Amino acid sequence: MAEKKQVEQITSRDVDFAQWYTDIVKNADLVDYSSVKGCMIIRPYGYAIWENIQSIMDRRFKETGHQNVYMPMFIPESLLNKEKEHVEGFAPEVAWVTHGGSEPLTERLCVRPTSETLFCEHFAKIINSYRDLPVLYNQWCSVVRWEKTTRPFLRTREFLWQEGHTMHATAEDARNETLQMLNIYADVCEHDLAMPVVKGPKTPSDKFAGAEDTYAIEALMHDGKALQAGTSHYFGDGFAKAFDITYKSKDNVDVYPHQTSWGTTTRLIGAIIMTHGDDNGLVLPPAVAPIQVVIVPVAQHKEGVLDRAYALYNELKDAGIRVHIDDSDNSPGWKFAQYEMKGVPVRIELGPRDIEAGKCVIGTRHNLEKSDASLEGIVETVNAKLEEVRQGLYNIAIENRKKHTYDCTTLDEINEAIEKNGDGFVRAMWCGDEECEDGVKAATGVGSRCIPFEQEVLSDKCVCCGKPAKKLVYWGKAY
RNA sequence: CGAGGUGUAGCGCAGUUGGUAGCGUACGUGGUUUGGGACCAUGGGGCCGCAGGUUCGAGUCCUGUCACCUCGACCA
Repeated sequence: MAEKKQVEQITSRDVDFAQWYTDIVKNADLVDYSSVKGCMIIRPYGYAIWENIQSIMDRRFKETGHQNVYMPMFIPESLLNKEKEHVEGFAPEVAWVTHGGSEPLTERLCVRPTSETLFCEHFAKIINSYRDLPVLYNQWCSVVRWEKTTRPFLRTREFLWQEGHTMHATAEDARNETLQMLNIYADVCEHDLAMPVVKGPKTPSDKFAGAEDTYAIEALMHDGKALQAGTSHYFGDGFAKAFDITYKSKDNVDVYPHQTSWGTTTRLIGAIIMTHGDDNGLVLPPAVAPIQVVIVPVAQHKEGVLDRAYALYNELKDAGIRVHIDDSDNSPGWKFAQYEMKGVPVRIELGPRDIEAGKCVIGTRHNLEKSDASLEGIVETVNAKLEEVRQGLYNIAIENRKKHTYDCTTLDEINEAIEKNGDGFVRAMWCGDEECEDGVKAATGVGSRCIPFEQEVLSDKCVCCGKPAKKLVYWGKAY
């Protein structure tokens, strides 16, 4: 991979990031557009990435005591209306079912935009005693939100996600759960997806409809825009009251339980693309790559090449590595470009000269470097390379974030920093007033992303109004 | 929902003043090739987004409509 060859089908990332994104998504065979706006066809290669994310997350949920369930996809209007803030938040973007066959329904049904109301209706039935708590449920499903502007993975009208819904005896338990799940999300993003994130609560104006506190993990994409990669909400007992969910405590008192919900979506795939991708195509973190290693036989018509390549294939496969061998008639050069486009982390080239020397050529996608490796102990070599890619991707991403994170103490500084260095995370102090949050956005274009747990004092004055500052806030333009 | 843009072969595009639908690539077949997107030969593929209108004649002109893409406002 010494000479970098620009792939013709892909618009350069620096020329037009949005077009680059669309090119990647199409050329790497992740999705296809469907006949309904905003509803994407997730193709096998894209879906396999989602399955890998699912299995990593699902394991973490089960390890922390959660169980999977499935709720209906329809919510009667009267049920959706039970919690006031919640409806107001979601009503503008729900899709309605009004007919069954040709008969009008007596009550219209919305296609779930999220399932709090369904879970609450059910919790009211199954929670009676303190012995029933905690209830730790999760659901994998799709939800529908009738978005006006759509983009594959980032904003689609139907998207796949998981939504955790839990009930706890005390506020403290529920708060702990909220943070535990946020930390799991952050850990999966940072370790498995090699994507650094900032953790912290959202500002009050940016909370989930009906939540008491909303926490988020925020990642910075390569173009300097922020992306919310996961959220975790603490509900207090607001929904419990609205849905009349109570449990009998040890001393025989009816008590409202405390609730959480948390979610991540197929948007994570968009985050991976925009964090790691480059001008040669997608670059996938090994943990979620459908193909971790591709074997490209060279001069495969020659005696013994394919046999040796398949032996190598079986050796890696038996070691639990997701390996693919491409013995199609396409030229090696075509295959190199193809698997770079698809973001395969590690490539092995194996030709007659290698076999004679008992070696192969092994390359890593993130830096397009390649070198010779002995066929002896190839499993260890490959595993080391996969880890090298993971670490390399994380380092590149964190470098980019550093380069595009600006500490500012005035609105002018924010504008100057963005003018000079492009979009990015702005770190600036805030007094806590919503007027100032709006003021920053109006004056600079960046909105509040989150209030990081790791607080610093950059100044004692609010960046907007100059009054005493309460918190350091991350600001940015968001997807 | 506001502003822009695009609809012609699977994909990317050209199509002059209105006159028989083209190119590249991909695909099929046969052969030669194979260490960075190979080559030769040959073949198949089209309701020119949709609906009206003008005209002897519309991919092209007019009206409407639908879809998609991009950028804003809102959101995972």
